[in-house]
Amino acid sequence: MVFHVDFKSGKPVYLQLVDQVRYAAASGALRPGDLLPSIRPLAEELRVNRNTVAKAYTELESRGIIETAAGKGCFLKENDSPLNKQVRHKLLVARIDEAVVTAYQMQVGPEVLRGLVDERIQFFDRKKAGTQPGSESDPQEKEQIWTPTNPSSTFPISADVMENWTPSTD
Amino acid sequence: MVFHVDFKSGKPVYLQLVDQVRYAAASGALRPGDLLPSIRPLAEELRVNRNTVAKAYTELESRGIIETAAGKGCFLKENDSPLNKQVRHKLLVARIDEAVVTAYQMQVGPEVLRGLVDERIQFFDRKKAGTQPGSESDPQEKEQIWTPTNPSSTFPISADVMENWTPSTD
DNA sequence: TCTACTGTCCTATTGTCATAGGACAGATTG
DNA sequence: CAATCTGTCCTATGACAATAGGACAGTAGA
Repeated sequence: MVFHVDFKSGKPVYLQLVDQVRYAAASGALRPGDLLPSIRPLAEELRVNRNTVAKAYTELESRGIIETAAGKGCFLKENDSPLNKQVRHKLLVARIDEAVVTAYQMQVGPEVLRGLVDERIQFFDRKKAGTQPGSESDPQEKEQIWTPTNPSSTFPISADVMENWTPSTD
Repeated sequence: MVFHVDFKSGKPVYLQLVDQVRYAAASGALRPGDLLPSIRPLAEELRVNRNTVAKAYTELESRGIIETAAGKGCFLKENDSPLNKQVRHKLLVARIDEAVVTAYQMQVGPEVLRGLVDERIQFFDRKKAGTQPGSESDPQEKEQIWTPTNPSSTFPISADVMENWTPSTD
C-alpha cells in the first residue's frame, strides 16, 4: 500500500489518508488482517507530523475500518460498520442522492448515470476479485491501488480539477 | 421554497442553503427563471446574518446554478454547468465512487446498490415530472421539497444520524 | 427625484480545524 | 531488564472558515 499526499489540494491531509485506506479496502488492495504502515515511519515518509497520521488512524478506527493496538500496530478489520442498519442505509442514500443531484447538474441523464454506476461498481469488484488469496498474478499489482481524484464534496474543487477548468462550452 | 437551517448539524449554514437549492433544482421544486427569496428577508426569517445567505448565493452563482442581479434579485438559471465535459465527468465519477465505497463499507452489495440508485433517480425524476407546467395537481405540493439528511461527506456524522446510533449489530 | 428595495464590498471577530512537538504507556525482542 | 518498537495524550499555535455589521451601488416604482 503506497500512500501519497497532495498539499495543494486544499483537502486536509488526514482525510486524504482516511480516504486512501477506505478506497483501498473497498477495492481489495487492502484485506482484513493486513498490517498498515506504522505511524512514525509513514509520517516521516510523507513529510507530515506523526499526529496527522495518528489522526487519520483514529478516524478510521472510529469508523470501524481498522483495529489498533498500542505496541503492535494497526490492522484492517473485517468489514463491519459499528452503525446499525437504519443508519447505514441513511448514510448510503445520502451519498447516492449527492451523486444523483450532481449528475443532474453535470447534465448527465439517468441512463448514462446508471451506466457509470455499473462501471464503477465493476471497477472496484474487478480489483477485489484480482486480489483474492490464491488468484494473485503479479505481486506488484497489489501495490497499484487507485486513489480518489476529488473526494472533497464541497467547492472549491481540488487543484487537479481546476487545472482543467474552462469558462464555458463543452 | 421553504428553507430551514440546523445549527446543531455542524455543517456550515451557507452550505446547507447551497444544498437545499441544488436539491430543489434537481428535483424540480425550483424551476429555471424562478425567483429566489431575497437575501435580507430570508436571513431574518432564518435568524442568520445576511452575509451568510449572500455567501450561499455567491457560491451558487459561481457554480452556475443561479443568476444574480443587483437591484432585481436572484433567479434559478437554466441547467448548464460552466465546467467543461471532462471536468463534469470527473466530478461526477468522484461522487459515484464515494457512493460505491460507502456501499461497500455499509455492507450493501452491488445489486442492492443498483436498486437504491434506481430508486433515488426515480425519486427525483418523479418530482420533476409532477412540477412540469400544465401538469400540477396540488399547488401546495410544490412547497414540499425534500432536503438532504447528511450531505456532509465527513465524520462526525450529523446530529440526526447520531440519534440513531447503536453500538453494534443490526 | 425620492424612497425602498435589490445585491456587493470591506473589515472585524470568533471559533474551530489542521498541524506540531513533548512526554507517556503498552508490547516485543534480545 | 533494557532497548526499541508500537500507539496515546496533552497542550500550543497558526491559519482559515464562518459569521457578523457598516457602508456602498444598482434597479424599480410612486
